Amino acid sequence: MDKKIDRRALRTRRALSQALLSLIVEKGYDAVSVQDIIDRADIGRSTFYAHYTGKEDLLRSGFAALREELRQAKLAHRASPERAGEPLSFSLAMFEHGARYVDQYRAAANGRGGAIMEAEIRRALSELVREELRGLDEAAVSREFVVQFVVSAFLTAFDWWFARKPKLAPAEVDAMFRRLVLGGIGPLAAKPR
Amino acid sequence: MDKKIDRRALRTRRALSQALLSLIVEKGYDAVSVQDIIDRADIGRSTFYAHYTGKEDLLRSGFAALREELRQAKLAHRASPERAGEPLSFSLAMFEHGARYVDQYRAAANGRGGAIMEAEIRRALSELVREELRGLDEAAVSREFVVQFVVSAFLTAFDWWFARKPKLAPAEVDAMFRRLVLGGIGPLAAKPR
DNA sequence: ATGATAATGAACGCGATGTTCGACATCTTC
DNA sequence: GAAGATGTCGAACATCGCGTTCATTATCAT
Repeated sequence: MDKKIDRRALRTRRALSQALLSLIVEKGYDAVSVQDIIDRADIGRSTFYAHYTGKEDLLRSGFAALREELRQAKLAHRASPERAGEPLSFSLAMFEHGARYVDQYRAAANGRGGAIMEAEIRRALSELVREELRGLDEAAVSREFVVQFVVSAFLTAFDWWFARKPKLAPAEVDAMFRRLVLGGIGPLAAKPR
Repeated sequence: MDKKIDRRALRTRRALSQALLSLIVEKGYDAVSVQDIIDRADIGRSTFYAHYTGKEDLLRSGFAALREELRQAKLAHRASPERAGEPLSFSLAMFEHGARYVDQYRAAANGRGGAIMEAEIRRALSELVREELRGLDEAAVSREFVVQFVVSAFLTAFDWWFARKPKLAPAEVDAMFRRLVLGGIGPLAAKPR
């Protein structure tokens, strides 16, 4: 019975989230002021601060949705028959997901602005990967290190994709990503002669 | 004969750079205001803006030094007999370098603040790695992708090291880093039964 | 010594932040 | 449907950091 969330409050929060998101896509996170947000959302200034401590807080709150979506995308993919026991089963789904939300991710990737966004996305991905890598041999390399390694590689692939080869199909980027993460650089460099 | 740099101007720039650096270590980049900088450097406000467009500009200018130091560390290591043709010859030297400048790197790694710093460090490392990977088989995976992959992995190792296992010796972190980057995850995950 | 260049510091305009408060709207509950 | 709680409004305010201006003074190069 904790559903005591006032409809008005919901309206307000939704409007603010939405306003921020669209503004980020337009101008990038840093360039967005609180004033911009409340103007677009048509919400009073004091109301804004009654809900959030600032734009960073508002931004963060929005990522709950992303995390949920990721989790579902992963489950949906899990259910599919192929790639049953394969490691990193999430990756292709993630690249496809990314292809659909190019704009948002672009804005997030734009280094300058979104340190927070990057951190938040990283967090969401880390959860996924950590779960995925549960049955890992801990002896050689710390598990958390491996998790971060995978997430970084994924984000790198993502950035590179959008910045350099946006024409590539998700499956192609995914193939490169998997090749590097699973097999490392060794096989590539072993071409000295 | 272009050595027309006035001593006064040099003094000023040096004082500002130094002030910023020490302040970053103390409070983190974001928390540092222009006022803080000029107070510590004991430099007039207008003078500051006569030299730099803002604190970001000042910060950037400081990275020329870092890039030089990296380049030299790499050359010095190149000269050493062991590891002649080994790939990623720079990594151990870099980790050792990092161990010496813990404070600065800590401040840089602190996600929130230093998007710029991270970008700048990334740039410096990318140059190194790109050079290192010159003779790479381009067919399978785009070279620039590989470069970014390696740099990300390195930075990840760095962050993880400081945040989680600061007691580890540089050589140990380096071993983990090399293992993952060269061999990938495959070998680790291949322990299902 | 002198003309050029750099540094000073106080003052100002600007834009963004976060808070406060009284009036009004909308929900919940009995 | 009346009452009290909760949410919203909007204007006003204090505060902060930024970047610029300008007349004055110090230091440089020659």
